[in-house]
Amino acid sequence: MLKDFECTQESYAKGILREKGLKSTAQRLAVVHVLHTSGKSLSVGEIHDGVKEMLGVTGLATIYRTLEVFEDLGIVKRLHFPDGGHGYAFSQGEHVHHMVCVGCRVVFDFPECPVESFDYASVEKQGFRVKDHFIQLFGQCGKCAEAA
Amino acid sequence: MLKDFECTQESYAKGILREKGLKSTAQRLAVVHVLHTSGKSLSVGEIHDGVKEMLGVTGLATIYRTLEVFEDLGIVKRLHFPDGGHGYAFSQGEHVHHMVCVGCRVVFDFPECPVESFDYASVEKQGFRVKDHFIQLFGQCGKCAEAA
DNA sequence: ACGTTAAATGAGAATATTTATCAACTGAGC
DNA sequence: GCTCAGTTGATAAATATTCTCATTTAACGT
Repeated sequence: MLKDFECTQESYAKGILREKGLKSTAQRLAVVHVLHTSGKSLSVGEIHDGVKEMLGVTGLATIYRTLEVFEDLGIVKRLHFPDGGHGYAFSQGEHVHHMVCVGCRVVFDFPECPVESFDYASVEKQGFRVKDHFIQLFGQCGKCAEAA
Repeated sequence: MLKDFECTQESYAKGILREKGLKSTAQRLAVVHVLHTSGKSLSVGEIHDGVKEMLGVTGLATIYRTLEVFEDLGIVKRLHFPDGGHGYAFSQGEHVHHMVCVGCRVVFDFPECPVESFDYASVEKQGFRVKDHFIQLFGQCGKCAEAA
């Protein structure tokens, strides 16, 4: 099942799911496929539509549940937009940041971490201990730059 | 009106509002006061409660509208949490990043920008032009560290 | 102070988004 | 193939957010 869509990214997801004792269902693999092939950040509704196109009837709740699981596993990242909306993007690997085109929401990976070598002294002086961070870059991709 | 709560932060907000031809209403100043005095990131509901405590009856829609205006003006920042929730924090000045305690949601300002001197070559090579960024640090404040 | 006017508010309906429930179904290992 | 825990679909329920419009009010000029 889903043989036609088999690819590195789905194997990657399968591996992580198995590792955690979770099932590789058609719905979950379809979410990976939709997100990865789009190369963009998609809304829950868009993901739902994409999955339905692949599998036929699919419950919306399943999409929400899958995205939650995948976020915990680091397979997808939730991205936030300046307009207040949010979406999900495929994300292979734990510590990758993303850059999103505000025009078409295309996502580029950003493996180097800008804060890795950053000195937190100014906040840690106040008794704070930094444990994690969220970074997202906004910009314009080549295509959207031309169109404008 | 609201004389008792007059403070630097409210004058700051008033100034920006006047500059833009917007009104300094009791509701708007109350939002500033609630957010600033709490020193934390608050949910829309918490802000609504705080404002009602100050002014009595206040429409929830007004809180949403105020937060939208304030975000555009840079008076508040919308923060996102690992659990998927979000909140708003007072933010004086355009380019300030924030660090949030995941325990109590206390917010510390973080004026130095970790990406300011960062080299975007790796993504700009792909035709991308970086225009903005969103950075948020997570951690534990002194109090929450003790409690744990 | 007073009047004028555009901006803002409150109330609640209307939408949109997300979560919860539970019986039926299915992938993974034996 | 059989079994069982994990997963799904359908839909209700709960949350969250936006919209509408009559009424109110801050800001400004006089």
